[in-house]
Amino acid sequence: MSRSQRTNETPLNDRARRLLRALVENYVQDGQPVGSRTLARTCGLDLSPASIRNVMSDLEEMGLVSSPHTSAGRVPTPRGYRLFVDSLLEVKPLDSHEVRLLKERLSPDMDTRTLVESASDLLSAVTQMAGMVRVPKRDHAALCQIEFLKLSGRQVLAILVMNKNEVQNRILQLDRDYTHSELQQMANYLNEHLAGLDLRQAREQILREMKAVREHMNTLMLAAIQLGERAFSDEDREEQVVFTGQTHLMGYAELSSVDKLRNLFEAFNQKRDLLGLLDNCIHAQGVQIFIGQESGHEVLDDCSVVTAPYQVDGQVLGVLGVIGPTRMAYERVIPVVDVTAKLLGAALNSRN
Amino acid sequence: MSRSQRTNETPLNDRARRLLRALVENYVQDGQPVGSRTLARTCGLDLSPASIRNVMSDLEEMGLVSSPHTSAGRVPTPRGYRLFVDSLLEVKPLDSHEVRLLKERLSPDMDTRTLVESASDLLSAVTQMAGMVRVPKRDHAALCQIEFLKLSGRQVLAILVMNKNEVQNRILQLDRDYTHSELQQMANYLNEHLAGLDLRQAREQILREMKAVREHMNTLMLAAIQLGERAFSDEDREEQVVFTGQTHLMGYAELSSVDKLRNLFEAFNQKRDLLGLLDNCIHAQGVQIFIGQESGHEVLDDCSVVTAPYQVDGQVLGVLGVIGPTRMAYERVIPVVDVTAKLLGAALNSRN
DNA sequence: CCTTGGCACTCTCGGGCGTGGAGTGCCAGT
DNA sequence: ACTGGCACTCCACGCCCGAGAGTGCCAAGG
Repeated sequence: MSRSQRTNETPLNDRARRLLRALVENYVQDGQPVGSRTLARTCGLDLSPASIRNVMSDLEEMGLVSSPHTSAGRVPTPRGYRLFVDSLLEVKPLDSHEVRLLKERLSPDMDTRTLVESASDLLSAVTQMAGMVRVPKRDHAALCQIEFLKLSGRQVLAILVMNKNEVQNRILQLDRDYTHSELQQMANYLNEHLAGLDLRQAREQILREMKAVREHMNTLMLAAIQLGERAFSDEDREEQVVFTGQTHLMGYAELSSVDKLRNLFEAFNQKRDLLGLLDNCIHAQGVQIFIGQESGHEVLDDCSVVTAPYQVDGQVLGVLGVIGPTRMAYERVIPVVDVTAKLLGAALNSRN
Repeated sequence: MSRSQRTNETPLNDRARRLLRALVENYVQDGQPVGSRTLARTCGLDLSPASIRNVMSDLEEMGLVSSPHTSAGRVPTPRGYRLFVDSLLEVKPLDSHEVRLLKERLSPDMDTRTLVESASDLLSAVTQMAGMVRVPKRDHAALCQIEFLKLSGRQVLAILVMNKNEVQNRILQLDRDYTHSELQQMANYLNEHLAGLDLRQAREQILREMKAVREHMNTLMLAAIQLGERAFSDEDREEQVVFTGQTHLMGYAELSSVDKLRNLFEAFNQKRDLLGLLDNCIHAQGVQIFIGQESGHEVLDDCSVVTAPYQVDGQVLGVLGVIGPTRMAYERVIPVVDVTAKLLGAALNSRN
């Protein structure tokens, strides 16, 4: 009946907080359940193991730590990690030379694809976990040029230039031969009518034009529009997300059951779920963290995900992040993800 | 002293061959060392286990089978597998409806990239192992068109069309502004001088031109050549090989030590070794098989690799294949790889 | 000479057992 | 409120044992 009993709502007192923090730090470091003796030595407080056991008992009751079995030390629960990252963690900014190193590898004169891949590589190399980057959304990319290049017979290469630095091309099979100048005219027509629009708007515009032109029976323009329509179709078929460094995850004891690994790798292959997860973070303010089941995807139950959106021109273009075991060095991973996002944004930006 | 003792050189007698064959088939099927009893039941010969033990003893001496420990059944050694695939195996052709199914998924109207990816997907889906496809070598691809598209300021998009159906493009940063018509002239110049050459020849030609033009001080042409040179540079940076279905490999007991898996997956990521292996097969006649260490790459010691080159227009363009555990159903995998190679070749061919 | 049944032997795999170590929970003393 | 002490619990490890599977060898029989 002592009033020292803490309910779930009672904020932790300072001592408990320091102990939880020490516990998480210890556990993150060497992956073993932490006992009261070790904690007594490393927490900085002058307390005996027995006192610490009392506190641990409280923490356990609150669901912040748990012990794998009666006579093992304590391990943080997901809620414990959550509290830790929310209010106990002190994120120390990266060393300036680390930042410089990252900066060098994300230079503005790479093209978008290379930049994105470098970012993912860096994330995984620095954190020793899996890196991922949601590539810049193309929806709001302004179309700036369309060209048609005649290849042979009825084959035409359609080239779309967006934002002055992204290129897509597609080979189209036509229903009949078009002369070089016909193609030129079609391109001109489309450029005139679609320049500056994003892909979605362009497609809508094309549908509108479609009607108008049909009425005038201008077959060339109709063909132009159809060509454009086809050039824009299934434009989302391409890679929308990049993963690297998945193999790093095989090194972590807590994930090393082949079964879990297979599920994880299949998730990487399918991309869909992870893409959804990333898309959900796209409008978060800064770094976002999912611990264990928080992500809502079963395969990630033993993982944590740290993400950050990156922006260009003040507008959020995509998200990047890392996936690793729940037991990860958050205080290091968080700034790495944060800085990488900013640098990627900067690189994409200053390149315009 | 009995003269029934067989040396390594002695060809196996019929009985031994049938037994080895039965042993491999049994072992491939359920992965357990095969004992003399089982073999007696399944080999089709009317022999007692004891007789079979004698034969097994001979086979063991010849290095074709081995037993994991004294009282386990026998398991084929790599040399045993080798003999099996070389002279015991009867490859039954695929069912016609299986072929049809493959054919449907490798339709000539897909572009090269998609075709290659589909082929790899099919290989891994059908065999339940990892599929790989060496993408068509570009060295002998005839250049058929070069265009420069001005993007903005000093940025130019260079477009190379090869073989009338492959496109590469690259954004180039120039040293100064060029007008639209200057770019047009440069493109014309390059088209005139390089059309029909393959990339290597084109590059050599450019170097030759470089000298000639310098002497005439025609700066525009010089710029054109430089542009072309840059457009052709590091063209091998791109993806040269596609892997799919690696996760299937996690299902095989003999590879399921996390360590082996990690090595394997790292090999997939690095691509270099596997690319080398594939390139070595490129001029083999038909299906080629590497069992265990035969591939010469340590990571593949517990794997077998089955490859086949595919050709277009009678010319070998690339190689495809699968990687799986040494214990694989060769009699099925071999025709699958074979047929897929032919179908991929056909699809690439009839598309021209 | 080949084949076969018989038999002893060997090895793995799984369960049961005891021990040592680590860590806890609780209690009584300060 | 903190602490030392103590009993307790649980895991990890090594050990042994028995069952099961399969072999190698031998001697007998066609």
